[in-house]
Parts: sequence; C-alpha cells; structure tokens
Amino acid sequence: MKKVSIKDIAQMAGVASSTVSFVLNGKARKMRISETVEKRVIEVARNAGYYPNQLAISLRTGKSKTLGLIVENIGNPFFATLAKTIEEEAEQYGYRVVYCSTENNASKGKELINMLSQRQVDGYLITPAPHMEDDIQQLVQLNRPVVLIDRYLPSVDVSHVLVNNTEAVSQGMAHLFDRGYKEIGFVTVDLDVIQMEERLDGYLGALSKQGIRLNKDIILKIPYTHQRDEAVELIAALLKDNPQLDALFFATNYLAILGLESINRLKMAIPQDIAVISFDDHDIFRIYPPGITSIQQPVEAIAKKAVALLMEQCESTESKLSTTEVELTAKLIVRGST
DNA sequence: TCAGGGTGTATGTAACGCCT
DNA sequence: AGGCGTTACATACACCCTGA
Repeated sequence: MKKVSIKDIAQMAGVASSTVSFVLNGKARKMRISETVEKRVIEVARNAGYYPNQLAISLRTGKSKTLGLIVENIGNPFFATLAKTIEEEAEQYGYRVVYCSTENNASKGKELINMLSQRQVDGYLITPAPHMEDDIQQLVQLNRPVVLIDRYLPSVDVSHVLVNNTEAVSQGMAHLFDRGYKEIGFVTVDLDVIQMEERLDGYLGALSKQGIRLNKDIILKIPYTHQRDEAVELIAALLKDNPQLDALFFATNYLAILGLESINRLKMAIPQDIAVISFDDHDIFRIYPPGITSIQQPVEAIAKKAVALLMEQCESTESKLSTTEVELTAKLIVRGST
C-alpha cells in the first residue's frame, strides 16, 4: 500500500494540504481554522494512519532534529551514562541522538564527523580525540553548533563542558594526605589530551603544596594502545620496584580496574598494603572489597549543560555563534580503599 | 447606500536538496 | 525540467462593521 501523504489527507478531508499541515502542527488556532475543520482533519489523519514524512520535513525546514554525539568509547560506563542522559535530555527538546566512538583515533573521529554531517545532524557533541583540532575548527568555521564534552582543545575557540580536573585531583590528594598516606604513586595514560594533563597537574600541585619532592619513578604513563596484560604487568612492576608506595592514584576508572588486577596478582591487601583512589567512578568500585574510593564526575549535570548549550546554538539566529565554557565540580566518594 | 477596512477561513504556491 | 512531502508565506474570498 502506498504511504499516506499530507495531500491524501487533504483530499480525504476536503481541505487544502496546507490546512492539514496547520492543524496537525497545532497551529489551527493561530491560523484561525474552525474547530469543525480541525476535528475533521485530525479524525481523517488518525483513521488513515498518517504520520509525517521526516525526510520531507527535513527537506523543507533544513533541520533533521538529530544531534551527533561522538564519545571516546561508548563501552566505558562514564560515556555510556553520558550518552544515555544526553539522549533523555535531547528528547526534551524534540531531538534524537546518533552516537559513535572515536577510540581516541583522530582519523576515525574525522570520518565520524563526515558521517554525521552527511546525515545532516543539527549539532555536534564531541569528546575530541587528540589531533582533532582541524576538524573541529572546520565545524566552527562553518558556524555549525558544537559543544565539546569532558575535554577541550586549547587552540580552538568552541563551547565546552567539563569538570575541574585539577581541583578534583587536589581534593582526592588532600583526602589521601588526611588519611596519612605519603608515598602516593600516580597511574595515568600516555595520551595527549588536556584532561589527563590537568589531572597530572593536580597531582603535582598537591605534592608541592605538601612540600614533597617529586619522584618521577612513581608516575606511570601507560600507553593508550596497551594490551590488557601488558598494562597489568606495568602497574605490578611499579608496585614491586617501589615498595615504599602506600597509595596509588589512578587517573581513570579503566586504569584503576587494571590496577586492581595487578594488586590482586601481587596478593597485596587494600588498603593495608596499598590504598587506591580512582578518577571516574565505576559500578565495580562499589562492590569490589573493600570498596574503591573514587572521584565521581557529575555526569548528568555535564550532559544537561552540554545539551542546553547546544540547543542554544541550534536555535540561535546570530550569524556568529558565541562560545561558553563551563567547568563543573566533581565529588569525592570515600569508600574502604583509602 | 456603499466604499473601505477588518476578520475569519481558508487556498495556492514556491522552495527546500537531490536525483533522474 | 520535474518529482518527492512538507511548510512558510502570500493571497483570496466571504462576510461584517463603520462612517459619510
């Protein structure tokens, strides 16, 4: 059976197609269409099982009512929660979300931006991989609505929403010092992204504030492209080579999970032999005995703010979109590991 | 009485971007 | 050039009211 179009409804109801359009878009009042006609049109449309052709709407309006979300890895609970909240939030504004992962690979990120552009997304929410500056810059130049999440690009002037990484790490470090830990190792990832630099800065700043001399041997940078086992070995080696360590600070949750495996392998006890704290919370941290202290990002607040900023841009009629930079505060969740 | 304007209820049509 | 489905915008038309 041929799909029912607005024209068919108009014919069946004995009105013009534009009248059908007004009625179904709730503009009957505004267009001074009589209640009789309005009711008849609605009735006919329902009986015919009419639903608007989304392609035609996009054709006419130039809007797809779709947002593109590019995250690092949708498999990571942080990004999964982010994506879900963004989806819910976007729905409030009548938008759908298409999401995809860069795996922190710039060329994949570039492809994803192209793919989303071809699908005529109205706006982009991006956690940029390293070296994506040019691609993002291009979107900005085309005046496309863009909001970066979780990290930003110092060289590109574009709206972003993230947590105050340095401050959050300082808070975590202060907690460790409070509990009497002095020899604190830092495990991060060898990735050229700003939020990792900021987290490391937080660590370094906290040490110098305590007047502790920096020991580079207890800062471990794991290659991003690590094999799991290799990373577990690296962390185990860090612990073996530095028996003075009494605490480990993990810069992200997936590193902490690898670290737990290393600690387990060495049969060390948490927190007696080694205390553990992780940036980014994870379900496992609530459960894994004795519970892992973590720094929880306000994921929902980030998602809401990012969508709000993007919507503002999408609805803006300015010829040049303005940029807004938002920094939110993370929360320390103290559990048994510290 | 009738021109002129206001109001209510519509209709007509161009344009959107891409493909034949 | 014409077609797809839709909507924004322009326009048409009937009717009513007002004032000269």
